[in-house]
Amino acid sequence: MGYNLKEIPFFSKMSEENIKRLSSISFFKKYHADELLFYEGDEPKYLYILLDGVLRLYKTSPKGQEIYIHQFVPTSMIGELANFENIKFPASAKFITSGTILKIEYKKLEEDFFKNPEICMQIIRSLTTKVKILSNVIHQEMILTSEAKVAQFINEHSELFENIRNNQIAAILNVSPETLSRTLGKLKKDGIISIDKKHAVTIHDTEALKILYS
Amino acid sequence: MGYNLKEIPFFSKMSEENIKRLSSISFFKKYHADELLFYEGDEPKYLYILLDGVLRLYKTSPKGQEIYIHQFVPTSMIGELANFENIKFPASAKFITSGTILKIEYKKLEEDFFKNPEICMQIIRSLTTKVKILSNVIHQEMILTSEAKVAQFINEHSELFENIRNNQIAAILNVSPETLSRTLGKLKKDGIISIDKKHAVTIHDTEALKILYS
DNA sequence: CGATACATTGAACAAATTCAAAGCTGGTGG
DNA sequence: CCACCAGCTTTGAATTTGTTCAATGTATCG
Repeated sequence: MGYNLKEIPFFSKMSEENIKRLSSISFFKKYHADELLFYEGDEPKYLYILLDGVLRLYKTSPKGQEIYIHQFVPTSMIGELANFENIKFPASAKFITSGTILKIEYKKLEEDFFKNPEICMQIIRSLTTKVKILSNVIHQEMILTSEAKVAQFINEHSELFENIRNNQIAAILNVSPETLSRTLGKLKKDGIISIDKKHAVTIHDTEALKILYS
Repeated sequence: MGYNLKEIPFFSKMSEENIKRLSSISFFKKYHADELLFYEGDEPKYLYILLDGVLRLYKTSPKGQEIYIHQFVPTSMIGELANFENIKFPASAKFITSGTILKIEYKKLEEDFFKNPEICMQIIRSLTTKVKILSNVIHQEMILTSEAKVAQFINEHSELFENIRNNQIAAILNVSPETLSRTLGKLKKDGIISIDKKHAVTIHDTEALKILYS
């Protein structure tokens, strides 16, 4: 498969013996773009380590629209909460690109490894990251207006405009393409940004953008 | 003060020696109702253990309104994220009732106790709880409509109506009192619930309520 | 009992989505 | 190479969901 447990940052400090045990309760699996890793409401069975690819976490509204939560990049631990608490997954996850996952049988991991302080620290780190992610989602969705979200996104990820369409940016920001279009229009009209033929953004007034979201 | 570190569930299994060390880097403090424990944007210094009272976590919108996140009851660990990541508090916390907090100097805790598996497990448990809380907040605020929020609240906390005013329930649900009033009115009209003189709710049709939020 | 806070109701307002139509664009096959 | 067309983007209008405002009615607690 080309992957080795020793090379995974989470387990790099692990003893040979533990690596062997870990390899006996886990396996690698490849996924292609658009493939689902798990669906909101699924029962958890594996702890996932994302080794390659981009994985999008999202919820589905009653009307069927995807609500973007986060995109994970390697190396990330995924699914601790649902496994830990033995609750159904509160969100869905699908691959945006092709990718690779290490699937670890959670029950056995729990039996064998939870006394291992190194593993505990990794789990703490991963949980901390999640709390931060969710805390940010709450801030963005409950505190910021659409304009504020767009302004923040431009300041923090302006380079992405060259690579992805407004379409996808709107999905990431959880606003409609129309709202994004109108907001970008307004920012251009106000001389705060401009967008060239290649869809690259130039920021003329970083401070003005910052004011919009702080 | 009437409090003893040994009696705090988080530390009940700790050795005498560690308890002594812990007591040297921590102290108890009483708070009265409405007092702030920390404010959004504050730099963290202490890890907090809520021993008594009800503590409300909330964010403040640009327009100055409080957005309810959660209410903690004893015994809860509070502030791990901000301390761990050394970031400013992403929300504010104030006491709803009077209460007591154990304040632990975080830096020293980190030095001394992070190798202690028992402490690690407590931190993991606390972080897991937080992820669940935030995950629920996201579900409630981004997925559910006002009606759905009210329906869920009634099914899960109908007993609270006898004790607190619609006013406060609206604040907990992050809806305006007017919206709550109108929604309750609708549910009464539809014969799903009724509310008596004592402000106690009777549910006539649990299933109808459930459908509204699932 | 009376003042003050809380609840209810209707109307106006706000923010963003949805719908619809028209204008662009950029990747593909000829 | 370029013409085409499906999929974006843009724009305006209508709609939706809930808040805010205002007025009136009703509890509640010294």
